Amino acid sequence: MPEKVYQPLIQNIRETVSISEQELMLVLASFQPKVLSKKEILLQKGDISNHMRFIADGSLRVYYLNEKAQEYTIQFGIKGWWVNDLYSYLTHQPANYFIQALQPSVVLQIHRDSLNKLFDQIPSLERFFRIKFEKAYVALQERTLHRASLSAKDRYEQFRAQYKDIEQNIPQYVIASYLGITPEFLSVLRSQE
Amino acid sequence: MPEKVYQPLIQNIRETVSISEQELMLVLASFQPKVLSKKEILLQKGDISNHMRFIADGSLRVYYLNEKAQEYTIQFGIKGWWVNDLYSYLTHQPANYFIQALQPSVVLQIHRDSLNKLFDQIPSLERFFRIKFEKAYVALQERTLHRASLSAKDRYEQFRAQYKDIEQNIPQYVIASYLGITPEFLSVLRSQE
DNA sequence: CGAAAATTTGACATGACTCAACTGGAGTGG
DNA sequence: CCACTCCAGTTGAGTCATGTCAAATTTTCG
Repeated sequence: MPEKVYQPLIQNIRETVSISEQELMLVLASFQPKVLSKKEILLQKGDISNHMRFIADGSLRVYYLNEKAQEYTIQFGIKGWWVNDLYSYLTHQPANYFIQALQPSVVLQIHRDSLNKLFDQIPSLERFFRIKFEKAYVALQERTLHRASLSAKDRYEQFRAQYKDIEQNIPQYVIASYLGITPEFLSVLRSQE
Repeated sequence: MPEKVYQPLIQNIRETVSISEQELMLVLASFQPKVLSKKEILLQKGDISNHMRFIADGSLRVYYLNEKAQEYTIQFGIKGWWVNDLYSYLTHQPANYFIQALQPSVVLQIHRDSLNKLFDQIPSLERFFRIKFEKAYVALQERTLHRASLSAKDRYEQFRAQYKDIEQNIPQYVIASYLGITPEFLSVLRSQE
């Protein structure tokens, strides 16, 4: 019987593909839990991302940091989501992004080599990731369109509706960096309610 | 021996996964070519997208049209790329996007039902799409970041470098809708060289 | 409690938009 | 092959959303 921390991952897999108990156990055995404290950095720019990562509890963000020390938050992740610097993971190149815990969190990690071996043994798992990436692509595309077509105020309202569970754990300057505005301007927007 | 129009697809698959000759033939047999004239609409908002589509020749664009008749071009596709309204394809819901040929083009289409059957028979094909979507996600994420972090002028220059082959086939108002600026402002940028 | 970090506030600057008028070129029908 | 139309592109004036910078205030946390 797997530990409680694996339950969200089991659910995540089972709601997407059908997989035997035996195969599932094999998969879970390759994931290691990692506990993160608030603000802890899971992956830094320059690191090579060697793991796929699933959020078993808590929340994280992925951000880019440019030469002028400006942050661009490109993704929030909450319990049940996957996070990674996928470019680094796929190409073995140094990461361009940081991944940071927004609150105390637990991620389940699987090494690239283990996952690729499992893909050969368990077609359902490969299907699982194929479907996950299809959906992730659709979600990102929609987010990109919203970003382009909505005003900063509308984007903020949409953000609040979507992330009401974790909003209070996220500093405003991080929200601003996700919305693509300055912290000062977010402050102005908030005062206009 | 498959017809010439299938060559780009064969190459696209073979450079990503290893697949037997026999399996490949089975896959190709499910794709139907469709010839498009310039400006022809391949998929309209409201249609249900029932096919995966590969560009065997020419170029297309995917765009969103809002109530105020403003266009947002979210993707250009050239020979060797895949285009779709993936949301509609995956969910059987009406499309939100239009797909239009920028010049005379040929696409190879496979019906969702055929593709899903092939996934059961040919694990390499499922792997192919898993890898394609991983890469598509990375590319879209990078594009989204560029969009957020670069000025309109820099985005335009980047666009020109990336799409120099098809730039002359794309009206300026379409380029503007891809860059996220008005046609008037693009005109100003161009006069500043 | 104190220092550092986050947020707010305000004055001013600017990149990009809107609207309207004008220009030019590509297609179309006679 | 001309004349006409129409759509794409340009130009300019005025405006607005959002940015920049700096100072004041509040919150967080060691």
